[in-house]
Parts: sequence; C-alpha cells; structure tokens
Amino acid sequence: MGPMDETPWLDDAEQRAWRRTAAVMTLLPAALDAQLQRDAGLTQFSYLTLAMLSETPGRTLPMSALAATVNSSLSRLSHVVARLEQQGWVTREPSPESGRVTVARLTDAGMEKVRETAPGHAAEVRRLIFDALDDEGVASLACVTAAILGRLDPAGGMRANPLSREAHPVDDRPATG
Amino acid sequence: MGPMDETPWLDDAEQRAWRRTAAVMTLLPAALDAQLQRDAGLTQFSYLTLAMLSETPGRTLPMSALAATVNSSLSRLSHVVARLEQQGWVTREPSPESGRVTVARLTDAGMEKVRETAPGHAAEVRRLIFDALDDEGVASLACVTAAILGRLDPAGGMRANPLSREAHPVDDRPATG
DNA sequence: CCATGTTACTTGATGCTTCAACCCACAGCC
DNA sequence: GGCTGTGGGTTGAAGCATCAAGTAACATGG
Repeated sequence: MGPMDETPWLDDAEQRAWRRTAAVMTLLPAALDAQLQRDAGLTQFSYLTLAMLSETPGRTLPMSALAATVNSSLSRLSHVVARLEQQGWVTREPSPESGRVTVARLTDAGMEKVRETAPGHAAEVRRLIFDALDDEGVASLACVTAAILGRLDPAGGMRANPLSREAHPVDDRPATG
Repeated sequence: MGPMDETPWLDDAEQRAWRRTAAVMTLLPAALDAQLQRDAGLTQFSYLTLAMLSETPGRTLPMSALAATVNSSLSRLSHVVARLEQQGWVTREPSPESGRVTVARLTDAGMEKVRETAPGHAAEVRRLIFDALDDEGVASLACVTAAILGRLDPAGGMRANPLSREAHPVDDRPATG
C-alpha cells in the first residue's frame, strides 16, 4: 500500500523504546499539569509562559518571540495571554518600535506568582525525572532529546534569530534571581 | 519560602536536559498528531486505541483493560470510543461474563482503518525518532524512559495484570497480521 | 433481603487547543 | 497616492480533555 517496503515498521528494540516513550509523553505532562493545577491553578503551558517572561530582561517580549520560546502557535499564545491578562499577571501593550507588534509584560503580581510556583514545580520535575536518573542517565536524556529535537524543529536547533537558544543559552534556573 | 532548601532547583546539566525534554514533549506529539490527522483523520490517542484493540486476540477488550493499555482515564476512553463507534470502527457490547463490564470490539472496518493507517504512522515515528538515533541512542532512550516510567506509574512498570507488557511482550508490529 | 459500599462505566459542563478567517501595519511598486 | 503583498496578532467556532456527578451491577454484612 505504498512505497515504503524498505524500512517498514520498527524492530523489537525500537518498538520497546517507542512504547515507553509514548507512555512517558502521555503520563509525564499529565503528572506535571496535575501538580501545577493543584498547587497554583496553572497549566504547564501558562506557567512556562510566565516563567519565560520572568527570565527576560525587562520582563517583556513581543508575542512572536514569546511564542517561539515556548514552542507554540501565535494563536494559542494569544488565547493564553488573554487569560493571564485577566488574572492580572501579564499586560499587553503595542510596541513603540513597530505598530504591528504587541509586547507582553509580566506584572509584579505575575512575578510574584512565578516565585511562589517555581519551587513546587521544580521539585516535581526533580522527583519525576531526575531522581530516577544518575549522571549518565541525565547525559543520555540530554543527548537523545537533542537528536530528536533536531528532526522536529530543524530551524529551532540552529536558528540565528534574536531569541534562539544560541543567543541566550539556557542561562539560569526558572525564575530565580 | 519553603522547606526545600536542600535540593533546590536543577543543576545546569539537569536544566539543559529538562528544557529539551519539555520541548520534545511539546513538539513530538504535535508532529505525530499532525501526520495522523492529515492522513487518517485520527488523533494519536484514537489511533492508539484502535491499534491496541487490533493487537488483541479476538479484537475485544473490556473498557477498563483498554484504558489501562492506553494509559487513559476511563472517562476519556469512554468519550473517544463513543466517537469511534459513531465512525463504525468499534462497537460496544455488555460482557456476557459480568453485567457491569462493557467490551469494546474492533469492527472489520476498524481493522481495515488500522491497516491503512499504520504504515504512515510508523514511518513518521521512524523519521522523527529513530532516524536520529543509532543503536546506542535507542538503548539509552529505552533505558531512560523505563526509569522515568517507574516513577510515573509505579504499578504500571511491574504489574501482573493480563495485559501488561510482561504478559504479551511487545510481540509484533502495530496492527499487522 | 435490605443497607452499604465498591467497581465499571457514562454523561454533561467547563476549559484549553486548533483551525480558519480576519484586521491592521508596513514595504515595494507603479 | 493607490495597489498589492506579507508579517504580526486577534478572534470565533469546533473538537478534544478533564473533572464532577451520576447510574447500574455486584459484593458483603446485618
């Protein structure tokens, strides 16, 4: 039923790896969302949005740039920022530099929210992921995810835009001074 | 601001690994969903549901058992199976063995749907994951995901129920005769 | 054989994500 | 200065997930 009779399916090792990966992709986000929802009333995505703003000098970013850093569509971000704005954690203002960009700004209340929320979230990430891995495991994870990311987002891994991982490479902890 | 001053945050290596993992968890499901949606009008989750049924002898499973194999809540599964039933790919019938279990059965049309869909999906999984990894990478991935799964689903990794990975260990390709 | 509890499953409401359509600002061209 | 195109952002509707509540079948103790 197609021109793919050469490398069909997956061998046993791949199959095993894939099933586990699929299970992790199902269960891990659910677990992290559960913690954030319970303790902070936030989605993983909305927390990430706040956290990324909190790490940015000036605590402001154009919507497009923010969308790129949190790997989302502009539409999704727009909806989410609208909700965050209603909560008083973010404001939106037209950019002085260009009439068509909107910059999102983290308010003081938003900063405070991130400060409150970050420790619990980091603890959960540690508990679910890093407590299960030794140093070699952490290295493996970094290596494998980097390889996969390269295929998922060929531009993202190597891009030269002003907000890429190259420009301000993963400098500090989520939302810490 | 809390009693967690002992193992706070994440160190640099962990931070790097976590950011990449988070990005993969965002982008990879989106990419796989996109392929399935485009080529088959299915969600990753609804495809998985059909595929798991297709691999079961008799092509039937109680809802609870099916929910366990696809790592979902019964509620979610119930909604999804309702949609699959409307499409004619699955039917639901009360179990003869117990008045309170419902068994889901994959119809011939459903089986055909899986046969049509599986190759393209497998190809995408291969393209996005395994083409990026050598044998050692695959081994790392299996190992790391197994460790994480152990924390996420302590019962799931070791359970002895009739549908666990131990009982019919990843025998064949997704939905192939 | 009725009361209580538990298991298996369904339903409805609510909220988030996605998709397509849209508006506005600016650039290039004539 | 109008015409067209593209990039940045927003909006509304539709689909899917999640949560809380509900029903029905069985078990257990009185």
